[in-house]
Formats: sequence, structure tokens, C-alpha cells
Amino acid sequence: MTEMSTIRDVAKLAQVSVATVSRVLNGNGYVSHNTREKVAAAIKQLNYRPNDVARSLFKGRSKMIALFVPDIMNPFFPELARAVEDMTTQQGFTFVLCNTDDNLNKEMAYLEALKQKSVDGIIIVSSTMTAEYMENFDIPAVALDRIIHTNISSVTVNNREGAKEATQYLKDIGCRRIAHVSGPEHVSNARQRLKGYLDIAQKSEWFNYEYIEQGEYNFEGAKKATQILLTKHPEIDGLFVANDLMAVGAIKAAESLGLSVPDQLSIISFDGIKLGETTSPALTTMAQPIYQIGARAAEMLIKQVEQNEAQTLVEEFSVKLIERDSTRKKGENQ
Amino acid sequence: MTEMSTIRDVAKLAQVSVATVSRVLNGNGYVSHNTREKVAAAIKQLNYRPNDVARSLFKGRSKMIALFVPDIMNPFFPELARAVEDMTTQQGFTFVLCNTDDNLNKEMAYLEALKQKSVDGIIIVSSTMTAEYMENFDIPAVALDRIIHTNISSVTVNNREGAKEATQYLKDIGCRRIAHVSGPEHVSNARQRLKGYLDIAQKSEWFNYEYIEQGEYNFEGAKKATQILLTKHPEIDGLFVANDLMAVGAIKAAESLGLSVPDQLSIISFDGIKLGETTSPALTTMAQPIYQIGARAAEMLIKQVEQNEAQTLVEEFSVKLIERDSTRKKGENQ
DNA sequence: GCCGAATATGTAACGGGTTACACACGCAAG
DNA sequence: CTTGCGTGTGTAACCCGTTACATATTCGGC
Repeated sequence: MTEMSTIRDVAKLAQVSVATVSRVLNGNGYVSHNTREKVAAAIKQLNYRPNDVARSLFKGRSKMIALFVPDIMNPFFPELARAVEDMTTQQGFTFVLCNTDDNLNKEMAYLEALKQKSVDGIIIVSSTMTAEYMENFDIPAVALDRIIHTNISSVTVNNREGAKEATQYLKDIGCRRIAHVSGPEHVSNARQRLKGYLDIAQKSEWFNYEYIEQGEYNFEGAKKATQILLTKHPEIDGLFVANDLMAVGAIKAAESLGLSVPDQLSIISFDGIKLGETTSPALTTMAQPIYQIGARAAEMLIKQVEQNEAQTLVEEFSVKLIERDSTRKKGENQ
Repeated sequence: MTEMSTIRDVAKLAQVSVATVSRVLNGNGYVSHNTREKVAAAIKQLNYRPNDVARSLFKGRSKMIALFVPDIMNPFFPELARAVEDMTTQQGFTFVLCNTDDNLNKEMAYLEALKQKSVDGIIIVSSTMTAEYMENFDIPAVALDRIIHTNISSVTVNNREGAKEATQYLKDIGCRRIAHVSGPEHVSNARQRLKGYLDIAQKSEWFNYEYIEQGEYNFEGAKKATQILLTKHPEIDGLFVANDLMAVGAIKAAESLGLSVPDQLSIISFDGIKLGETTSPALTTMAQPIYQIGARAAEMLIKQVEQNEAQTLVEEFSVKLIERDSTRKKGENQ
């Protein structure tokens, strides 16, 4: 392996100054046609590639964008990550992935480390980060999936409205007692989904606060919560579960109690991850445009970084009902 | 937001030279106790953090490690990614994720880009990369899950042996005709799994090359392959599927043909991803220590990078049978 | 009391691009 | 013919740590 050549090597070979080479490289300033050719030839001959680190040092920007997610092993996040990676790479950025475990200390440590590396911006899915901390680091950021503060750009979905639709759907197919397995209280979208459930449920004469049981945003928590719910209240025949992963737990819970889904219990959830298509029964769910929101967040961030636009953008996408097999069909008798 | 302070600011405030500050920062060279305190105070007062880009420029290394995976949306990879991220972050590296789609051009483009950023090393899951190309880039690398070449360090599992065990297991529980839905031929571990199947199957009087059908490493391909297999050969009562994701497709295929799993058809697969626990029936599978191999690959790479060890290490982990509900229980009559 | 090693600190070059500024030439307008 | 702008190119400072090398002081050993 030969040593890496530098811009000075190119300059020497082409018999011009480094400034001229730099101009050719970046396509700015004046360079005569003839000189440009000479430089191009030298670059080719040496197989020269500019050193991005040197570039970053001068510019103070590194062409890197980071994504913070609680845990890439949660099946909601890979699609988001893929979207962000596609978009960032396409625009010439390098993609850094950080698993935060929803732990503020980890988030802060990542921010610190990334700032030292002159990272251009971050896309962050977080329930613990605050606007004050973010401001301290002064890195362009876009919140994704969960809102951090009104002064930080965000891309989310209409969680409350989607939850309303989900709950209403259960009513429409004939469910008489509809319960909710909610997500963790400290996560904004979980609160919104709970509100959406309440918007519909509270208007019903059968409503009872005991119909709400908190699971975490995971399989086990939801399974337990569902077991409690169904044991205490065998009259429940409809369940709105805060996300798909939890719904899988809910199905297992129903199974363990000998209840058949969807015959005795209809389950609808939220997110629309691939996993929901492969379970038995396949999940009826309010699907988010996961890839799109990830891609859009990346797009927003890149614009913010490149155009130095400071304005805060807030975008909300719509979720869409996907009817599969975890809910009774409308009109079927029970 | 105040301007970032530099080492020269610290030096001025502490009334010492930049060299001394650097020595304090890195804990090398001689610094008197008194001076060390003064510098520490100045650093604290200015909230100074060294600029990693400048450091990288001088050192020619960036404290970044990249992971190449075909597609993070394939549920096998998030756990691997998590393991690598945990290990790299713990050692002070920044983690870069690259989705290659098993496309050599993309891999080359990433290598090029990462080299320009002085990435310290890469961990690569690839079926298309070759040793020659890797050598051209001269970046320390560890192959993961799939072997690239004997002169590149690798961490894999004993695919062939595991496949043998899986096939033997189907025999042991009483399957009379065992077929294999194989992975793509260009992937080394898929070839190994096929060989393992053949090791057992070819010794059986019923063996027939038509009992092998190639699916891709995905849901749809496996579903189709299984449908073909079961339609042509209704006598099949055991299926070794090349991975868990494919097994989900195989179950769906069996379902679509009115076959009950495991009563009429036992299915065993490979990988041991979380998804396999949540499907109905839950998958019997040869589980890889996914997190461990990811973590080990990262560990090996970091050692290689930090100690500048050039030796090639080849490690193979063992897979472990996990009996769940997609296979008949031993001794049960059919 | 002298010498070499250990300790302590500073100066300046270096890593590899980028760009402000200076300079030179050609050509058109006045 | 001069002024002035557009074009073309080079020199050197700059981004910010790191470290080789030089210098100075202290201390133990003989």
C-alpha cells in the first residue's frame, strides 16, 4: 500500500499551487481550462482523495449526522434508522447511530462526544431530553416521533387522532367494552394515544378508569397489563393497545387466558411495523408512515444544516388504519 | 452561546504553554502537581473540550468504527448492531452504520467515504465484498456472520454443524421426510447450512434433491419456496428452514395450504431472533449468540486497531437448539 | 561540589485542506 | 493611453491539537 497522497503532491505533479488544486476540487474561484485538465490528470494519476478530516477542521463541520433512538432492537426503530441513513448518505453525510436507552446521561454523553467531533446535526427520538440541555450543546436538531419542545423542529404523527380512530373502529365493529393498554406516561406520544382513547371511551356509558392499564412500550409489560385487565374485567371484548409490539404481548396474554383473538377479543394497535404482518393473527393497526417520517426528519435537518435556517418546523403526518386479523370483521355476529 | 474555547485559550488563562495543557489533557509527559491544578481549573472555568477533529487530523485516526450490514430492517441485524454499538461506544468510539443492500457498489462507496474520514476500522457483514477490494482500501476489518476470505479476521457460528443438529432433531422427533428451504447460494452461511442438511439427509433412503428449494433470506421468498415444496411433495413432514425470518414465511405457507404446524409439519430454523418467540407457533430454532458475536467482533477490531495487531483471527461460536412450538414433541404420536 | 538522570515547561513544526489577500495579465471603456 | 474590472494563480495564514526538540531546574550519587 502506497502512502496517501495529499493536495501538495497533486500541486507539485500538476505544477500549480495548492490553492489552484483546491479550486478545481471544489469548483469555485477562477481556473483556466488548461490548468483544470492538468490538475484533473494529476488527481487521477495519484488516485488522490481529499482528506475529510482536514476539511472538517477548517470548516468546523464534519458532514456527519447522528440519530438517537432508545434501542435499535425495538422493531419500530430499524425502519426509521434505515430511512434516515438512506437520506443522509444520499446527501453525502455519514450516519451515526446512538442507542440511548431513554437515559438522559447517555444522551448527554453522546451529545458531548458528537460535539467534539463537529457533528453537523442530530435527529432525536427521546422522552428524557429537554430543550435547555439541547441548547447548551447548540447542535442543530430535529425531534422525531416524540416532541421535545415547541422550539425544536419535529416530525411526528397525529397520535391522538389515530387513537380516536382506533377506538372508534372497535366500537364500529361491535365491541361493547373497550379497554386500553397504554404506553409509558413519560412518553408524549403514549399520552396522546391515551387521550385519543379517552376522547371516545369517556363518552360511553360503560366507561371505567379501570379499563386503562399501563404497560411499558414492550412485550412483557403489555402481556402483564393485559392479563390483569382481562382477569379483573372479563367483560372486555375490545382492546386498543398503544403499539404493535405490545399488541403481540396482549395476544399472548389472551391466549394464556384461553381467549380467542379476534372471536372473543378484538385487538387494535398502533405503529404498523412489519412484525404485525407476520404474527398470528396479523395485527389490525393504525399504521404510521415510518419510513417517510424518518426521511422527512433527515431532509429537514439537512436543510437546516446546509442553509443555516434557524426556523422551527413542526410537521405531523397522518396514520392509516390497516385492517388485518386481530379484530372481528364488521357485521359479523359475535 | 459563547464561542468554543481552544487549547490556546486554556493555556493563556492558566499561564502555561499549549504543550503543558496537552500533557495534562492526555496524562503523559511531566507536569508538576501545581501546574496540573492550574490547568484543570482553567479547563473547568472555560468548559473546555478538546476538538476531536484536530486530534484526528494529527493522528490520522478518527475514533470511529463502522458496521456494514445488508439492511438494518432485517430483524437479524438490529441485535448485532446493538452489540457493536455498545462495545464501540464503551471504548470511546463513534459508531457508524451503513446499509449495503448486499450491493458491491454501495460497499465500495462507503469504504471510499469512510477512508476519507480516517475511520479506524470496519465490521462487515457481506456476501459480495472480496479480499482484493478490501486490501485496496487498507482499513482494518473484521468479517461478521459471513466469511470474506481466510486472511480477514472473522466471527461466525458453526453453521454446518448447527444445520446438521437441526436436521437430526427433526429425525429424532419422528419426521419421515425432511425438506430444506435454503438461503441464497451466494451467501456462505446459507451454503454451509445446506451442507449440514445434506450431511444428514443424504444418508437417508428417502432423500431427494427435490426436497431442497431455494428461498431468499426473506419472508416472501421462503413462503413461495415452501408452497412449491409442500404442493409438489405432500409427504414432507419436516422442514429445516435456513433462518427464522424465512420460517415465519414457511409457517404462513403451511397455513395457506391448510397444514397445521407442528401437528402435520414440524419446522425448525436458524438464528434465534426475538421475532421467533412471538410468532404463533413460536419457532424451534438453532439460536446463534447474536449479541455475543457482534460484541466479540467489535472487541477484536478494537484490539486490532489499538494494538496495531495485524494477525488474522478466526472465531466460530456454537449455536444452541431452542425447542419451542413449531416442532412436534419427541415421543408424541403423529 | 560535580555529573547525569529525572522532572518541568516552552517553542515551533506538523497534519492536510481552505481561503484572504496580493499580484499579474488582458481587454474594454473613457 | 489610463483606469478598472474580469480572469488566473500563488503565498501564507488559519483551523486546533500533538509532539519533537530545546532549555532549565532539581536531586541523588559519588
